[in-house]
Amino acid sequence: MKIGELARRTGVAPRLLRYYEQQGLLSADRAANGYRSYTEEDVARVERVAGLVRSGVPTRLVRAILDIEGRRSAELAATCTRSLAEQLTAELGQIDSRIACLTKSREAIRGFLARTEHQDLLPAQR
DNA sequence: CTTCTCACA
DNA sequence: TGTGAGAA
Repeated sequence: MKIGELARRTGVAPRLLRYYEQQGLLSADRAANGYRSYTEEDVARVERVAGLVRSGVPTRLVRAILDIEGRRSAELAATCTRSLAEQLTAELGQIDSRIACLTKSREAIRGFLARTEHQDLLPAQR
């Protein structure tokens, strides 16, 4: 399929799909006329990428995550250098930090809404 | 419709 | 992390 259809099916603008490709998050082979050509699997891949990026994950890290998910963990563990492990550890810390920040915001908002007359809007508790 | 690059917030 | 313009 061409970029327009992939965009329609994923809800990600063509402009952004090219941008993701530029960032190494996506790849496409080319038709004779130079147009990008995508497969069904790319739909899922784009949804995965878009989900991560929307969650605030830097594209650099999205690349790493996709790479990790693409191989067998045994093979990956063998090729993981100390420096890469250190980098990933730092990313882990930043993720924890963001989760803490979001959790605090969620509780503040939920706490407030619980005291209004609109509690019916609150999602079911966990 | 698609492609690209450069500039910009 | 994305967008807009302009040209092909």
